[in-house]
Amino acid sequence: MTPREPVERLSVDAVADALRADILRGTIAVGEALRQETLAQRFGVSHIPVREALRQLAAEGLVSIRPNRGAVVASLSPDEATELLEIRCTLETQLVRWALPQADADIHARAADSLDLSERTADVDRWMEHNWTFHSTLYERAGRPRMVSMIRTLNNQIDRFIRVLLSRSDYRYRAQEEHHAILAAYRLGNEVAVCSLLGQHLLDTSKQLAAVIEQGNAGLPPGGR
Amino acid sequence: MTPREPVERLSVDAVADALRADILRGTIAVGEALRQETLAQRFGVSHIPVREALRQLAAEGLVSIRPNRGAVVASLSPDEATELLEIRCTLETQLVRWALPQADADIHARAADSLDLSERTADVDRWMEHNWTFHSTLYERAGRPRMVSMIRTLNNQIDRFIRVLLSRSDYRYRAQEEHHAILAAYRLGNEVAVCSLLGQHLLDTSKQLAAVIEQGNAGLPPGGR
DNA sequence: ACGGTGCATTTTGTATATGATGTGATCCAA
DNA sequence: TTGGATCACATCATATACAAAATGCACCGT
Repeated sequence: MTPREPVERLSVDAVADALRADILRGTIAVGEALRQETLAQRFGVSHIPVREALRQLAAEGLVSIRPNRGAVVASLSPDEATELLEIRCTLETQLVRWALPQADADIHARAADSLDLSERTADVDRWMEHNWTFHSTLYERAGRPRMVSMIRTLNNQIDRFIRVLLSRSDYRYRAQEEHHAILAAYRLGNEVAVCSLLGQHLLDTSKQLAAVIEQGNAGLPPGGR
Repeated sequence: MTPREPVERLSVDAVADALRADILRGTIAVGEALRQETLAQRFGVSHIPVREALRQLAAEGLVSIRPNRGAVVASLSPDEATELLEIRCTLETQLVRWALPQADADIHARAADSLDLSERTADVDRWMEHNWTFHSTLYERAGRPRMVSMIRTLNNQIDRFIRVLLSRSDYRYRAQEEHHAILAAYRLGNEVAVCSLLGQHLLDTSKQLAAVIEQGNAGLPPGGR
């Protein structure tokens, strides 16, 4: 017997995953219209799974659906970006507080590893990946899967803009510096310092992010949502 | 001519809202199957908007969709319930910290009001409403709309079970006590006390909730998800 | 210029058909 | 009787075709 195909997934999920990937890596620009017919053809499905996938992505905050006017890749106001990062900050610091006492040499090594890898790569995609690994390793031991996936979702809404940040400023350099500081304090088990540094890092990110978004929207008519 | 109907909403949203309401108030039991054809007839639409509504609710955590086996009202493991309340706790205490310095007599009065109303009503639905109003009033002045709506979503996943708690234990009495304590500290502007009491209140809730869920699932086969 | 008219595009929803999948009943053999 | 294989049926998942409604735009006459 053939060992059965890799489990044929639902086409809705396939479409949603493909679209999500495209949106996350900026292949489809912010504000760009997502026409059902076009997408259906592109993925070789009918418009039904496409509609469902769009709704799914809308629930994740990556797409906004304007009734009777179709879906577009969601934009993000500076305020929203700031708030998303605040939420992330709140959750992450709490997670780190839980995880820190459980952190062992393995965790330390893996965090250092991803930090190292992120430093060595020139590729933006890779950097984003390693960056996520670094952060999530810090609170892996907290054992709070839903909280982590929540942060993941928040991140997805922000990532496209971080990407811009990476190419347009010294963000990457500063982030690396801050990551090193965080890791150092983390290794020492210094909870207060880690939280403070992590908070500072995210605050810093939010500031720059808001600026980039503001500037990016400068030419556009408001209400892109 | 005719003053136009009250703004005909998208039927997907109408279905989603109606279903959400039913799920939240327990009209449809946990684990109950949501058959597309049945729902379509009930709401007088075809199965397409129904599918989309189900996906929406799945994203909100109220429904779980099992590929090729349909959707059921989502269950919640004790662990998940605990984690959801932890998230809520983390976010709420942070919000309160931000809101407390901005709280004025109006806020105090409205919080006291909803607390009062919740005390006077015998109706469970009303109690839930007033309870939400009480909590959300506390951090209204934080001006963090997304954070609040996030908490709202978390709450929706928990509410059905809190409802059980209300009918089966002295939870309501204890909650009222704790609410009074929280409000007292809040009025004094004592941040540390408010956060500590609020945290205790939610921890307390989570303990009882986990117990009720455990007990409720006792007879059921595991994996209701 | 200006405001309305009508058309094309697109979304939204219905109806219906078809294949796939899971469920449960049935039947057969040990 | 019990266990397992089989089959029929219900339901899901998706496709196709089509109709209705909303939106945006080009066109037109003033």
